[in-house]
Amino acid sequence: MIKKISIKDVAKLANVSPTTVSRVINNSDHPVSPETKAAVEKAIKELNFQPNRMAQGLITNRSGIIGIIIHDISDAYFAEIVKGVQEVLFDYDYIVNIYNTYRNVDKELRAVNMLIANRADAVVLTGGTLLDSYYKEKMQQYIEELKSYGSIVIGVTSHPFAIKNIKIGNEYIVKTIYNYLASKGHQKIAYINGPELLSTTQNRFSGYKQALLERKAVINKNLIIKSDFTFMGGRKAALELLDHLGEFTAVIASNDELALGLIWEFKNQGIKVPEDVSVVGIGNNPAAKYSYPPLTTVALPSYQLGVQIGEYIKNSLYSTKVVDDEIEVQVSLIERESVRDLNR
Amino acid sequence: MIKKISIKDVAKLANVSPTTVSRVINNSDHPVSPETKAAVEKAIKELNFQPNRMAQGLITNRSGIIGIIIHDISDAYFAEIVKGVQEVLFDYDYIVNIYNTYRNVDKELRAVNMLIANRADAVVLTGGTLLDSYYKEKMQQYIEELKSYGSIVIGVTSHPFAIKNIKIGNEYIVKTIYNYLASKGHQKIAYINGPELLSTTQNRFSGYKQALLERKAVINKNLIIKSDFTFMGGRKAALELLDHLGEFTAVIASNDELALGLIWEFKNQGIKVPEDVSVVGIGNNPAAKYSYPPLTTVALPSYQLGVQIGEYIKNSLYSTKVVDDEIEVQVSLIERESVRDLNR
DNA sequence: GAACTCATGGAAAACCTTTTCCATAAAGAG
DNA sequence: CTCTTTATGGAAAAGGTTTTCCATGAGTTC
Repeated sequence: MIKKISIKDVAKLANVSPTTVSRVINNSDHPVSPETKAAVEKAIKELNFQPNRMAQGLITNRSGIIGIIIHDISDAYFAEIVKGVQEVLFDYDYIVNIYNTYRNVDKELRAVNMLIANRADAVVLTGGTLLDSYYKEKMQQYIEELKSYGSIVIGVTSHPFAIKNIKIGNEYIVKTIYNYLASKGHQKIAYINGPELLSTTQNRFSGYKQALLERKAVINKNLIIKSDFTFMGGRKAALELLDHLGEFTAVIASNDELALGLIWEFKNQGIKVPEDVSVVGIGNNPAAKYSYPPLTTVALPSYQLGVQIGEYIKNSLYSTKVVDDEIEVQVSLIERESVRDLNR
Repeated sequence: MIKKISIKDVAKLANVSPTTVSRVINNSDHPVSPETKAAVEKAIKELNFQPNRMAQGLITNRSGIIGIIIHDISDAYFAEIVKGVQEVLFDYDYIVNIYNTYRNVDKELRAVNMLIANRADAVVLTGGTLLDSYYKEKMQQYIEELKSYGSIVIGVTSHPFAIKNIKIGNEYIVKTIYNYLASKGHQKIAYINGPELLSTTQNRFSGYKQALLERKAVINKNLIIKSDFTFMGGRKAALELLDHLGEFTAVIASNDELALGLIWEFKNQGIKVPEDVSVVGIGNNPAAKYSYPPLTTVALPSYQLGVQIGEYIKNSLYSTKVVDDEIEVQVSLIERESVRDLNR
């Protein structure tokens, strides 16, 4: 019932050996006469033969599988990375498979484990490290495992274990925003933090603190809200901020969902953005431009990042040339209408 | 340099045969004494052994790979489907890999081809058929191929070739919207169409026409705008509609991006939503609730759909029980604030 | 105590490729 | 004319599993 056409069938039909068939499939260096080649190709077409990747992989030690671990594919940031990676690698016959882990330690670990079993050629870890200590240790071990099988491992935002690390300057982003707001005359700036156990959160927050330090501003603890990167989190944060209305003129949300929630709830409470309070997010979420007012935010060039990761993988796996270990990624502030210029 | 631990190494360490190791790995029916089992497990742990999936697949005829072909992972509708599928199948050690084809014929075909080479256990075709005739013929052939290798093929919105078809009642959705608007007193309703070569587009539009027919309304060609499922497309459509302002009180956009663009541009032109014109979308895009006003739309239960697809695949592949061939998916209208009630 | 059955384990073939090594014949070199 | 290359092709091993079939010994049954 199940069709099984193998290289042998092709060989038989073309009246050659499997070896020869393999040679034409792989465009081998070993010479094959034009006639035999044509015969083989004809047979392949006739039988609709597709070499079995598993058998190939078994012997070449290449699975053709690229794993990419993300928190949530619904998040445009991750979706764009995946697209970039996939776009590039598609042309080289790699299949990219994704794991939504929702920042869950067990899922993350299990995903890597599956990737080991599948002998993935490369795995990309996005979304920042989870700072759980059990996770860290275990992940460390798995990644060693992965590497020892010959996989290349890439960490997107400073995964400490990865072979290659791509840094999006999270501190830099927040400092940029802070300075931008300062240039618009804002002195007192609130900050909405992300989920605690995430390196991204820590790095962004550290950028906020650095900015305060550089401008010799005083820290007002009332203006630092713990939250969780969600729209609802943003709404709650807005409510918390309500008690301290006079104490700030602007707020930096550590991602766009948060910022969108903030704007929503402020509007809901009769507080006007940007007239009463300015809001800036991070991420350039697609929804950011549909909001009212359109959200000023920082674009993480995630698609481009994905493409670069893809290129890096391709080069490492496909060619022998030494690949540049630096990936530069440009971050840009997108001015829309959620910030008021206090200088005017 | 590259680590290669095989079942043989485990066997040697545990002082048993590879056969026995295989038996404990796979929890075989063939009895293994508790002591040997323990010994094997100890050896596995000690060597950090992970059975090679490719070797396994070669012999079991199962790759453990699920392919899912989508137009664009950045589109929340697809992202949610993928999540659902992945969520379910993750627990059964399947890896799901995605292909963004951007509705491109060649990419779509190439993707299926790669899935054949990888001997995918199942492939899911989302996003509606492309109505290109070359595509149709070629795809037909590929799918036959796929099936003949034992893959199961699932089409989400009436892919004519798939083994199983899951229909989201696209006609029904639009009729529901139409009737909803009618119940709010709207008589003249414009319609923004999607990209032409897509079955989804055709089905939704057919729903619009049916609704008109049922209500014995006259078709006003000025109110039917060709567009393309994008935000910019929605903006352009709004502009086109500007010339016929008196002729309609509401507009149905065939997806949310379109609706969001519509609202944006109407606002831009000083036309108030919903005071001057009501807008309804389809899809419940995450951005829909951040818009101003929040968009009334129809939720396609895409995550749930994904879960069901996942379940179906799991059941077909994993168990022997016959699986129900009907998948019911519930569609619901989400009332927000973009529709005005003319009865009051 | 003979004949079965059952629990446990191993040997070897099979899955489908690629790769290494060898074979043959024709062509070129001297 | 012999020796060496070169072009072309095949045989067989290897890769890491699972599976089929067989072997052994102990326990049961009469």
